[in-house]
Amino acid sequence: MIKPRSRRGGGRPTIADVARKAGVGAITVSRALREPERVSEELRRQIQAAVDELGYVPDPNARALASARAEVFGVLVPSLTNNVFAEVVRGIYDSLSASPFRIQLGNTHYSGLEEERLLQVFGSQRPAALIVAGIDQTPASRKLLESAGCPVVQVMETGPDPVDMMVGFSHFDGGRTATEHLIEAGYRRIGFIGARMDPRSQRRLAGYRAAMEAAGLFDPRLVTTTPVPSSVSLGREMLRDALAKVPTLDGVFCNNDDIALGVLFECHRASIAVPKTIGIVGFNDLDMMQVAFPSITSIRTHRYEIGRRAVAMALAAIAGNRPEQRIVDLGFELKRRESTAR
Amino acid sequence: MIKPRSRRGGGRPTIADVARKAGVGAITVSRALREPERVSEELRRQIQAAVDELGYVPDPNARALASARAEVFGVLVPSLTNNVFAEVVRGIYDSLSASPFRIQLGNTHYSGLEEERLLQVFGSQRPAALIVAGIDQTPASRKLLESAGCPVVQVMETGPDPVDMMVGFSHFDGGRTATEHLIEAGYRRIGFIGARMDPRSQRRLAGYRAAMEAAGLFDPRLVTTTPVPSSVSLGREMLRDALAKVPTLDGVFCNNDDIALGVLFECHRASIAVPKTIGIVGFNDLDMMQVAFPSITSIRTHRYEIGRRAVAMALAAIAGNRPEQRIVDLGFELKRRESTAR
DNA sequence: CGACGTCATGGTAGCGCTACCAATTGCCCA
DNA sequence: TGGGCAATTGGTAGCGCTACCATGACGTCG
Repeated sequence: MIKPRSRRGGGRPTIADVARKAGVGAITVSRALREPERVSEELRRQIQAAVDELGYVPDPNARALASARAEVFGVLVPSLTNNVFAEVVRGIYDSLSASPFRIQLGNTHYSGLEEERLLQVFGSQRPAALIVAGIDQTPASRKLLESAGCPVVQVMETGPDPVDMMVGFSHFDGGRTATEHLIEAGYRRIGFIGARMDPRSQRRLAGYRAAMEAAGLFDPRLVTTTPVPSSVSLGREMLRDALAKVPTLDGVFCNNDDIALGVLFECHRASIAVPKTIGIVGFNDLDMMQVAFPSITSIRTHRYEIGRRAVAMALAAIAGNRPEQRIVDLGFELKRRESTAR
Repeated sequence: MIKPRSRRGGGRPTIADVARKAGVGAITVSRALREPERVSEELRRQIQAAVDELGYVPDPNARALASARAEVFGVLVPSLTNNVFAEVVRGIYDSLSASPFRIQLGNTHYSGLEEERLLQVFGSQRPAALIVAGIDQTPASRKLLESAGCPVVQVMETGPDPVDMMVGFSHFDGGRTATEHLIEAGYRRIGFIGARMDPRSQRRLAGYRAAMEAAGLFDPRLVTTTPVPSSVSLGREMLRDALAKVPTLDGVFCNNDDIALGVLFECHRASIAVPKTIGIVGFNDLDMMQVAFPSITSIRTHRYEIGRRAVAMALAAIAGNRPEQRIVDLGFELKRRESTAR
């Protein structure tokens, strides 16, 4: 009666224990758990009873090793605290909570090198799918993604040449739409204020520039950027900088809503009338934008939906029916509010 | 020359390939990778060369199965988008990025049942450590934590009777301090406004109540709460509700900074002077609090540091030297600002 | 100088599970 | 009535790695 099993395993029940108790083969237990329809109802019940009684939980590591495939979604985002990515991640979590898939979340800190490192780590687990933010992977990262042997979804942006699938929208169009709105509202000396100029912000800036040039209004001195991470306090400082350069500034398109909020507060503080003297447009449309006083015009992006859609596409691909539309553009929406209503 | 290995493995190099190429035993490769000091320098070099040439990456699943221990930290938080938890998680990620440990992040949605389910899932992986938010686990969850067989750190709060270790601060004291500050500043009809009344919010409310009662100012009508998730727009609505109940309200202690910001905006909109007519105190001290106009008094909490400290303690326990101080109180700080300076 | 550690290395036997290939049964159709 | 086929179940052989024990080759010390 010496149980040799006691050596390493923490004594937790294994599939063999369940099989013994249910009076069936181990493989049948395995099947009953993964493909119940292939096991007769009678055995299924016996096995379930044994599972419940023993409190058996399959070991995901053994499972992954034996099947050469882990039930894990690898997710790579550049920031965990930026509300935008937090929402995408939330969408991913919510879509996956009812599935057997676990989530492996990586934070690249906006670094291509860190992204490569994490892709290496994640890849070594043979994940079921990979979801990565952005479309500007380094060549090495791209190669890792292509050879991952699983569905890959690039999120947040759309663009040509996906590794596999894409869900997002055009940041260029977003920037252009925001700027055109300011122009139409009658603003002329419209500045761009942007922090942490990642590739998406660069494209928003390009959209801004296109709109300004089309209207014959572009002036490089209107553009104020910094590589520093974005924050509300930074928005305040940057408006000051922008006004120091161009005192006649009468509008700003902000990189994101944190910056926009900082700009609004600085306007209050400096008694600059919004929208009369300066018009403000943000980006992403956080909840607080419509509550602010005055409420702030912003480009609403569908972040949560991006996360959900990415999972749906990956799941479909795993199930064998890859979506026909490999690039999904979820668009955005201009929310006109008081901050540009002059 | 038939490689039987081609059957399931994706053809990736294994430890046996490395061993063959380096002309040593597989176990020596394993050791060279995990405990380099136990292998002679010469072999170490040969092995490293073989690893580099083959592009060998250890399979974490096989490793976990063989050693009955996964290099994974399980982390459970109630929300991914709430900045407070995002910061804690960021601290955890930053502290672990240089280590071999991966992170398994779970979102409980403030649900005890979901926490149990996730604990079950996480436990089945035999994680190296578990970090969970809060101290109010269900009895079932507590049992799971106690039998996890790894270090456990409860974060965000301190309290008696830790499962294993704790890092946080007293929300009761925070609530009391905030309220006492308002009282000292001369406010009398001080309301409490709180959304999503999770256990931590309940304790802040208890602190508020203690302070108000001690000053002989407590009145149940001053308390406005809702189970709805917190948001800036909710803060606005709740101030309206509170004023409808108690028109003479002259101060509010808000559950958190989002609510406080909503309250501030509503004051602007309704032309209520802050801090003159109403004083406002928030909780957590988000970056925007000091930028707001007027700037908002808040209780600064050390969220990022909580994450870092939790990891440090878990890592120490894993290494065999459990910290003597099993309960670490990181405290908080009252940041006095314009919103209460009357 | 022989017994006894210590160090470096290797072999063996699993960890818990599933892919792959039987084996058995019952049923349908020619 | 026999062959074929689907449905159900099981055995065997790993997946890639490490725990455990064994083996030599050296010193070291009484």
